[in-house]
Amino acid sequence: MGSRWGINRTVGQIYALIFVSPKLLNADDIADALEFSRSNVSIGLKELQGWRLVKLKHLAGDRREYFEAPQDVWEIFKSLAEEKRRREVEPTLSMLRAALVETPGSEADAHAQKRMQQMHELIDLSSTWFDDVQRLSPETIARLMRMGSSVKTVLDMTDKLKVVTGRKTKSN
Amino acid sequence: MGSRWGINRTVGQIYALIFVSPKLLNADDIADALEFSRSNVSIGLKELQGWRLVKLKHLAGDRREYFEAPQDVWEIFKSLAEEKRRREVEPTLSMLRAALVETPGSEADAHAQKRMQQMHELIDLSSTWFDDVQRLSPETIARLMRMGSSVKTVLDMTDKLKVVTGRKTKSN
DNA sequence: CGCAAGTTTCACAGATTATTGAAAATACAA
DNA sequence: TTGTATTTTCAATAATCTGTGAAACTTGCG
Repeated sequence: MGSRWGINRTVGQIYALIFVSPKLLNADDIADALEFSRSNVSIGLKELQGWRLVKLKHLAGDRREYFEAPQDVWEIFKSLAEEKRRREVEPTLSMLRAALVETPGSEADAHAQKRMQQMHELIDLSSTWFDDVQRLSPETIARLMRMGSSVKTVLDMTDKLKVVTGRKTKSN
Repeated sequence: MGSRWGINRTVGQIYALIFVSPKLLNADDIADALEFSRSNVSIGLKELQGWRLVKLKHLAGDRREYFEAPQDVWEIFKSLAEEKRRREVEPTLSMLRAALVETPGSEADAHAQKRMQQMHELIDLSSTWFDDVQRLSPETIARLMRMGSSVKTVLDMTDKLKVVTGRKTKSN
């Protein structure tokens, strides 16, 4: 599963193990359980820390490092999304922006810029939106999601209210 | 950029070219422009068709196959998301479900199931939600996105209305 | 300080994946 | 049908990515 999230198979297995394990694990536990070399586990754990998917804990009277996954799955989802944004989305946006400030040398260039502009808008809007939504409480998000496409009804309703009270909507 | 979307570099380059190109392209144009072998281009185009990211067109009086990208970037985003769901998300959910019907053989197994259950819920909710939202018009989606975290205010507002009118909310 | 438990780095071997050219298949027009 | 333009397949090769063990490094303790 993880292989499509920029995380390789080994790292995915390590994470899965930590995720389902009822207790804290140290690197040797993991190497043992999955029959990976100790160094492989070390690299994998480093990477998971880079993605902020595991938390490092120290146990009293034990020098080894123990790992656990956040208890809240939303937390996990957010970390993943945030890191993905930082590592992939932002660089993509920067590249697009760089291409957009160039002076087009031809009709074809101008067209390419128009297309890249559209793509930039879409990605930028999505990522800003995600950022915003992330700040809502898990309950609000869950509620929003369970509403599904009926949000539209709510939006329409509020529009009518705004018309009645004479307020102008920010979004149109 | 595409390398993290389950699409390899070559395929990404081919797509980018088609995406920015002002005119329809045939396989030879692409092989020429990117200096890939003709067969490599053929494989790449096949894959892009599999993702429904390119449209095949025939030009009158020309036997060759021409390709173009959908004009609407939302369209592109949707195809990508839909295919990703079909190929990766659904199989993941099935595996999780399969693991959840097993009878746990130990405390640890029971705990693992609890964790997998949480993960299943999250993924299932997200993907159902995405499905729903996808059916909204691009304008509604864009509007929703531009609202960002202020949707919460709208939700709260409608809650109040429902309390006043005595209706029960589906979401709580 | 020196030792030992623990962690990380790194060059290499092995595995996987991508790319190619040539040959085969397909589609169409005469 | 045959001939030709085009696309696809396939087996070999090239490039890339992964995993390992040994050695180097760090850290905390006596």
